[in-house]
Amino acid sequence: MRRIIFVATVSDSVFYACSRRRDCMNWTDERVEKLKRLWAEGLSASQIAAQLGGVSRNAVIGKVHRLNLPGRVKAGGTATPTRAPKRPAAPQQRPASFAARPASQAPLRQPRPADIAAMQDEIEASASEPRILETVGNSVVPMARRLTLTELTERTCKWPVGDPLKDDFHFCGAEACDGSPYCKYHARMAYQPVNERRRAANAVARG
DNA sequence: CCCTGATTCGC
DNA sequence: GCGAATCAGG
Repeated sequence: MRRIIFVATVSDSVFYACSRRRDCMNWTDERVEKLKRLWAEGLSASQIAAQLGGVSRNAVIGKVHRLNLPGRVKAGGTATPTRAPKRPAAPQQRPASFAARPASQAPLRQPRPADIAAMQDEIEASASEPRILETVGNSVVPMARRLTLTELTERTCKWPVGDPLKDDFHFCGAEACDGSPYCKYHARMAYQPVNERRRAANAVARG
């Protein structure tokens, strides 16, 4: 007669630890899809965590890595910070083995709520002509004509809006500035570094 | 200090 | 698999 030997695996311990917690949040397919969509749209991990609810930004980042989603890459030297491929010295409880971070492509990160508020204030304060603002995803954008690629001309704003993989993807299509592929609003977004917008927003917040 | 993403490792 | 802790960097 053979005895069945119980082997406690990592999965068993995880299941036990998870099932005994009442507030245990699991990554359902729906939440994973939402995570993928928001990450692709360029939202930060903390923003995604806030939208999903019940998870921290670390949880979001961890999930992103486990899903092997593309990381963020700096664009124009103003977007996502990058990390040195090697850590100079190991901290107290860390081994000195750090693999180089794989470089990968990623969409531009969208501005955070504070940035959006600051930009909206700027627009409302400086706009000499009436302009209708609308919210698309996490961005506040001017009234767009929602043109498709083939509808763009020399005089239309070519700022992309939405997820290129989704049906609702379109271009702003507003009247472009002279010599710019973008309208007055998106030209600012395209050429003003995110950090400067953030600094301006913080200065306003502090009074 | 605020924020960001990246990584490790105990669970 | 999960995510807190901890890192580097803007």
